[in-house]
Amino acid sequence: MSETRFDPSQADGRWQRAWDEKDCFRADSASDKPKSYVLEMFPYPSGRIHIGHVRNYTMGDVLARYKRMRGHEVLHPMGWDAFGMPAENAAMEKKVHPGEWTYQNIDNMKAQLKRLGFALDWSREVATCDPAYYGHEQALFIDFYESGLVYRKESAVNWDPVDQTVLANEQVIDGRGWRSGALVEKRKLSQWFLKITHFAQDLLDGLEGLENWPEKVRLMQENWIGKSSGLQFRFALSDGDSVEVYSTRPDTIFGASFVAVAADHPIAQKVAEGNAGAQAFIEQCRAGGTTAEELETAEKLGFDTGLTAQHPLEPARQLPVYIANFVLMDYGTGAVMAVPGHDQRDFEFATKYGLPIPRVVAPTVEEADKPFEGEAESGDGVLVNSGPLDGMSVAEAKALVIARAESEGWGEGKTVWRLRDWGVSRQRYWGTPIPFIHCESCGVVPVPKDQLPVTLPEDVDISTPGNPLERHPTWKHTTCPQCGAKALRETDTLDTFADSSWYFIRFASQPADKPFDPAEAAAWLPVDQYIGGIEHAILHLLYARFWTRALKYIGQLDVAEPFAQLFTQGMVTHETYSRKEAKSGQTIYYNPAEVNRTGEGAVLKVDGDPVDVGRVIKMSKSKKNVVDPDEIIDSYGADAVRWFMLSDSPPERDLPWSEAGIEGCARFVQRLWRLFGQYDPAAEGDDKVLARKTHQTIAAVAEDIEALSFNKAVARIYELAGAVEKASPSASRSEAIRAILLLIAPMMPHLAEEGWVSMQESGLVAETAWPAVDENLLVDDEVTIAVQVKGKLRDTLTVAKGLPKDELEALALESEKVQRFLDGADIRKVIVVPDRLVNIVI
RNA sequence: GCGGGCGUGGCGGAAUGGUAGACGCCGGGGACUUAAAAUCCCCUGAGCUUUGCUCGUGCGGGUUCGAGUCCCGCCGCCCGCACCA
Repeated sequence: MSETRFDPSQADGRWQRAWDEKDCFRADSASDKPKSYVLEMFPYPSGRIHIGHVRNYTMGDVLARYKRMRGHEVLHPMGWDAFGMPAENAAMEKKVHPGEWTYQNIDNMKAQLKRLGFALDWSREVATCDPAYYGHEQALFIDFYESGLVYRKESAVNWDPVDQTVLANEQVIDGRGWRSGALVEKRKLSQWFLKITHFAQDLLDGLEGLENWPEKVRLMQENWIGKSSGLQFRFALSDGDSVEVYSTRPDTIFGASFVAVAADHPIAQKVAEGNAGAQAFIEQCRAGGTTAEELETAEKLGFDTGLTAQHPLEPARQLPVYIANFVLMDYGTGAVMAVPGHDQRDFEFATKYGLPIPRVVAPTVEEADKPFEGEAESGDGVLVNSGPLDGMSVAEAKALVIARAESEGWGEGKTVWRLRDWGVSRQRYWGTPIPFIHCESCGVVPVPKDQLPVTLPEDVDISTPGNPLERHPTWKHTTCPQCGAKALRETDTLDTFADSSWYFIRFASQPADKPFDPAEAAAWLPVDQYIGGIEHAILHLLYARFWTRALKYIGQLDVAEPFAQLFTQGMVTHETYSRKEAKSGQTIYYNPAEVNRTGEGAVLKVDGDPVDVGRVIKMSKSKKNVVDPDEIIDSYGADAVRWFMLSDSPPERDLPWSEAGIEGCARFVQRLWRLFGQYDPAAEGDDKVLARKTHQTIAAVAEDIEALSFNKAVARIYELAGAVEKASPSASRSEAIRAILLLIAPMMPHLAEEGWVSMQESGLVAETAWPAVDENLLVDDEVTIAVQVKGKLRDTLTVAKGLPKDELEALALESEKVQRFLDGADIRKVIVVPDRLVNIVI
């Protein structure tokens, strides 16, 4: 019996070293065991891990360790998404080289991760900024190019004139650069693109098979891909020209009352040439805000071009042509046929400009002239006021109009996608150089594979805006691999999403001379369980799905989908503590460490005066409601922190951090330690009830872990621990204690190892099997059944399991409590559910 | 606006249509101690006329012997997308 306390400050490190020395977590690709690939989204090396990482990686670690105990060969790797803007920003601010800054951060974060005792195969660690990684990415990019999946195109980009750089859409806030605050311009630049649209249909179809992805994520991807089908057709214009429009509702063609084109449409441009009014209107459209609220409240505005369009099915009808602010140039053809009766935007526009709003779809034929009730009706119905289409369903009419347009040659059925090709050019330094050379005579030429990697220059000037590669004195000057003439390197680097689109493949197989070995990679892939934040629901996951398809397309990897199972975990949240400054009116936030919680409220430690306790929100630096992983590990040890991450909240929901909660976890660590001290291998005697509970718990915890329902597994372990503490010594009790140790091993591995030693067991728990379940002990031989009168609980009975219905009924009727409620009334019916309940209806 | 999700004690949350509130946290009471910490035990949804009864899972209806769970209609919160023709 040990009276000492479990001391994580010395035990944690000792076991981490023991695992390292035995190389416990190295994955063997050649193993015969069933393979499990457990992966958490790799972090950006910002410098410090945050509590969200701890939660994410703890979940993955529990699964990885559990799978190992179940006899699987587990691949559980870690690496660094190490390219990107923050390194350049840091370089500008702190005058350090982005590479130096990044590798320093990696060192820090790796040390932090090690302290948590994760069962990671560090031998496969990759950093995407390592030429040994991005060189292979360059090779793949060239392969894609040669297979027609990469192309260059003039494209409008968000250009920040102050920072002299291209900004991603999400870096443009209210039309201004997020960093410089300068008004962002649209510029035409020659950009590199990956042809993701080539796989649009396949990416959409593939979602069907991803049953183990959250429905939410699949829907978001489906919406992002945005397939629609309709009719593309032409209107002849009064100036002899024509305008091409796209509609998903060609059935409503007889309800068209005008044609609208985008401000950037060539027709609008042409009209504006000799027309100051049109010119002004177009300017106004461009200046329009881009924020959600502005778009929502934006009034539909138009400019009448004076042109008219001839209706293709009623040549006598001429429709006015407007430039309209609600038509987007980059969707469909940038021009629409407007059907106000059955499209809300057209309805608003027509109402404003007094245009006709004909009804061409009605609930029934009889309601052909039913008035609209203040809004368009976009639902299903039957065609009316539409000549040859009258009486048809929407679907029939659609098909007929498309068929007629095609046979008469004025239009054709067309599928339109919202998904665009992936623009990967970035005018940045800290990214993968795009491995191409521009030669005056040969054009764009890929760098020969034997000259890869194209590495970044070390001596680089980050201090001023613009692309450092572009202005580097020598780097871009080279010779053409084809003709040997002087030529220039491409100075764009790849979007960092490219780096994260295949890292999981490199983890699975990392030969030096090529990106991966197809057979070895395919042996591990797809990732069995991928865990990460919902914020990557669309882009990262879509790009990785694309990259996998592209590799299959060029014959390099025979894997259909990269991630078989996806789990998106919730955030770690915390209360905020603040005070409003009387003088300035500013709100000052305080870190949890500066505050003492006092039951109802909270006070500041330094002055003892109260602070306002705000709502529980995502941890953020600006609200100071952050906790530092290192500090809490120092205070409570890795296992208590890990246990907290798994307790209470379902993993997909937010987890509120609390001081009281982590203290409870630390207490439980010690409670288990005392329990392990009571293990007595020589104890004798059966405790049937406890043995049942033990085996039921083993089975249930296994199920919970496999379903990632860690909070339920935790609750069950608490329950079993409570039962063991109450039980008298017996062989069953010792068995239960040993089982608890193995059940918590994936969650609190250091405590488990330490307990294992105290039990005088040999070897490492990390290399021990999950406890076996005795199936015979899973079912109880007694059950407690509810006895209800008219559906209300009146008594419970403990009876032998499987007692026949009539006996149960008889027992229930004998109950004194039941008799009291029956009070001599007639029994109308008795419902008996064996092993569950008896309900007496009077 | 469209799409999705969620509403259960003071808090985080359990609950194949079958005993609502498991488990944890907070709180209260007690034991041990000179005292404290640690530990252990008990209580802890609300109300009441307290051997027990009534009410109770956002609100209002419904289906059912029986509803947190299923159906219909509301209300509130959260997330995603958005003039996508």
